[in-house]
Amino acid sequence: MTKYQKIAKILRERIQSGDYPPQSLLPNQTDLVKEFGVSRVTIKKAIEILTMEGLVYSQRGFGTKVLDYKGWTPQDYPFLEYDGLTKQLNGKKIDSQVIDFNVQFPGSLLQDKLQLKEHQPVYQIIRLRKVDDSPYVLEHTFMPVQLVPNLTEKILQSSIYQYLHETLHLSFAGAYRTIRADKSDSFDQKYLNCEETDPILEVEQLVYLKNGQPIEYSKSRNRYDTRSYSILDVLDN
Amino acid sequence: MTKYQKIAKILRERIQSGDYPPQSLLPNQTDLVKEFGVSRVTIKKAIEILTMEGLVYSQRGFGTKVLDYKGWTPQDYPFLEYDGLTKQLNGKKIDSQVIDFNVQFPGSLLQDKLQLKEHQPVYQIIRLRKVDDSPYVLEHTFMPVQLVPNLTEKILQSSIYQYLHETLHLSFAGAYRTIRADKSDSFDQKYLNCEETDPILEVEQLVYLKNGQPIEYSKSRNRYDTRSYSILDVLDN
DNA sequence: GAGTGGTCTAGACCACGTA
DNA sequence: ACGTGGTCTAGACCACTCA
Repeated sequence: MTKYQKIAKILRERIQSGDYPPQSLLPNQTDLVKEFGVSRVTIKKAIEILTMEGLVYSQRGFGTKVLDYKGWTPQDYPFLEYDGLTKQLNGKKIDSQVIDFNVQFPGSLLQDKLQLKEHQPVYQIIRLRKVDDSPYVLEHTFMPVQLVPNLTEKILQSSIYQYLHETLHLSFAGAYRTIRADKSDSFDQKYLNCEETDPILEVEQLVYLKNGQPIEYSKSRNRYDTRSYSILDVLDN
Repeated sequence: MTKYQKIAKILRERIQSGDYPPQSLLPNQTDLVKEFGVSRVTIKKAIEILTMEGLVYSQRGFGTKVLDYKGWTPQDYPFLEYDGLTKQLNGKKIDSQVIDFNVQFPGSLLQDKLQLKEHQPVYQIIRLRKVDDSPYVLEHTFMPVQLVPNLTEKILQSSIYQYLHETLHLSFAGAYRTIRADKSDSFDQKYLNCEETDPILEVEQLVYLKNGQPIEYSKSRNRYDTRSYSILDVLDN
């Protein structure tokens, strides 16, 4: 852990404990330099982290104010959603029912999204994921076979992401997502146990590895009343 | 415009023009230092911007790779969505039909969200916004009266955000959003011209000013087939 | 004018990936 | 072993807000 991360952690704790109450100003950066015995750049970087988290806002010539976003930020940040369901809902029981699992050659859409040639096969995976035994999300996933060798149905029943991280030592750089509402189709109704008139929240995502290769293209469908999607949007100027 | 912004702009143009093609490596930071005659910290900050935009990915010991996110990034970034509709869809004709506009005292939910006391009034604004004469989004907005004096129906018919920026010189720090799917109600059906069975995409948002005060709490409802929401999620580590 | 945060420098050392 | 990007320093100057 770097110095600025440690300092950010300390400042975050002071904010959360009410040591630096909402709407108050943080000590100025030169004072923090003295307190922590580091250079000002390091302090600034720590404060930058808190800014990105939406905890403070800095203004030149004025100071750094503690914001009061009560009720919005969950305990952690939703940024890591592609760590997979398993990490998100810990404490709850998660099952995955594999509905379809096969290998195929990519059509033009998948060639484009996953940056593959037509002769490079992809896995197609359809899973129903259950939380505490009730159906939660229907996932339709494509992954390049060359990047994820030896994928088995057994792995699909637990956590793909755990396999990618712990066995293949792959790490993610980020993801693009598109969120939309849709009507439920018969597939949704069958597996998600919903009515014809129930809307669906669909999240389409393309996940990238650190080396820039796309590793997953997927669409996840949730019943409208089981999930929403939260975002913190910080403007930097 | 700062040095690192200028450099980021130049590098971005080189990437977009194909001068630095996808999957290639950027020149290393010391070479860029020589080319631009600045310190390495400045180069690094420029590259950081491109990283946040999803254009490149840097890896210690390896280099900075140009990513290939074709088809996902719109010409600009969706980050500025709270600049309002007017800016988003330029070139198209935008009307706003004011359905309701009044002032009221805030209930406990609004007191909480907008950080107000019960005696500090809020505007309630319900608008139907039309793009090229067809109904687009139904907006239900609350704003503190004290922060937005002299709001008139005439302003509501054009752009609230323009008024906030250009007349009141307020600027935004960021926003929290929650996105969900919902069933349409009779209100949606009447104004958005949709069927009973059509789902709705709802975006709930709380917009903050630079000084940390919440300026707007709103819910926007779109017909499911007229809008989706895209996000770029960059993991930093 | 006093005090704040934002930018920038020149140089150092470190952690990591690749070969 | 080498080259890469990541971190950090000490100090400087600038732009802004507020009284």
